[in-house]
Amino acid sequence: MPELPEVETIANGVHDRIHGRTIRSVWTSNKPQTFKTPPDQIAEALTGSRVDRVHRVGKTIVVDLSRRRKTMQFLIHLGMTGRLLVSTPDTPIPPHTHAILTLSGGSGGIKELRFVDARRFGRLSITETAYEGPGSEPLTISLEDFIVLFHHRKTPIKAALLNQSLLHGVGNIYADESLFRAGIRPRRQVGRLTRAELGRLRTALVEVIRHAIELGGSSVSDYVDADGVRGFFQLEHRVYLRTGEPCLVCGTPIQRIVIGGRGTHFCSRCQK
DNA sequence: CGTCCCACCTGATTGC
DNA sequence: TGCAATCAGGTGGGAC
Repeated sequence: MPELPEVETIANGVHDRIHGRTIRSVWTSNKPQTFKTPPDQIAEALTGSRVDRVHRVGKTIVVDLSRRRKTMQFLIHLGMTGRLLVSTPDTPIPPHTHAILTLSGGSGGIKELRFVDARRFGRLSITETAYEGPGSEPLTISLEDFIVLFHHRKTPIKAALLNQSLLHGVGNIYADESLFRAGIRPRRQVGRLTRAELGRLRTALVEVIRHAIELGGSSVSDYVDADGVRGFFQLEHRVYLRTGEPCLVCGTPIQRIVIGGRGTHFCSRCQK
């Protein structure tokens, strides 16, 4: 999936294109797995609602809606391959499209917000209470809270970074990239990391995420932002998907191992 | 409860 | 060329 930087890029792009518009009609596919809230309830909640704001919480895109003084949120989790496209109605509908919202009210005529998801790991839902997400935001958590979060855990640090109930928004790319930049091996037990190492990790994580947001995220395969334009952070990857290639710092071949079922890339010389 | 592992899907790429 | 194996940015649930 798009991780935090990609989701932020997409949410901002969609906000710019559709905020202030009103949803006139909704079409959904009949694939039940996609809909955490049943599709007819989603359609009922969206139809006639105005889009006040599109933002993100963790890896979830949150669409703030209002209708007759009542507020709701439309939650979009992109899974691994989910895409959110703003199109004109005459644009051909891509395969694996699962929801189409028809929007009126802005300049440039009728627009459609389309949710497309080949692997169907994405999820759509409606909530009436403000969505907060399961964990802490990596960009704003304090150093002390960051240290407390990982206190006394036994899992490898890589697995802990991917655990969304601790930090939300970090995925496989930015876990590997931040561990490389902090010089920490992905298998290290979290509880055994020093305060200094956790401090380096937090700094590296914030830097790598901020830098990725500036570049519009990473687009390795099928992530595309709301404009259909790709991000450029993949050019900055130092270990992710570079198995066997020389480390950009020391030349040692990058290794790939599996932690928690996820491919994990690191430099055995630069990371201790 | 914490941790591990697999299932959920399709598509691109690699290797025989 | 064809076909099978492997890999992919994520999560949730069951087993232990």
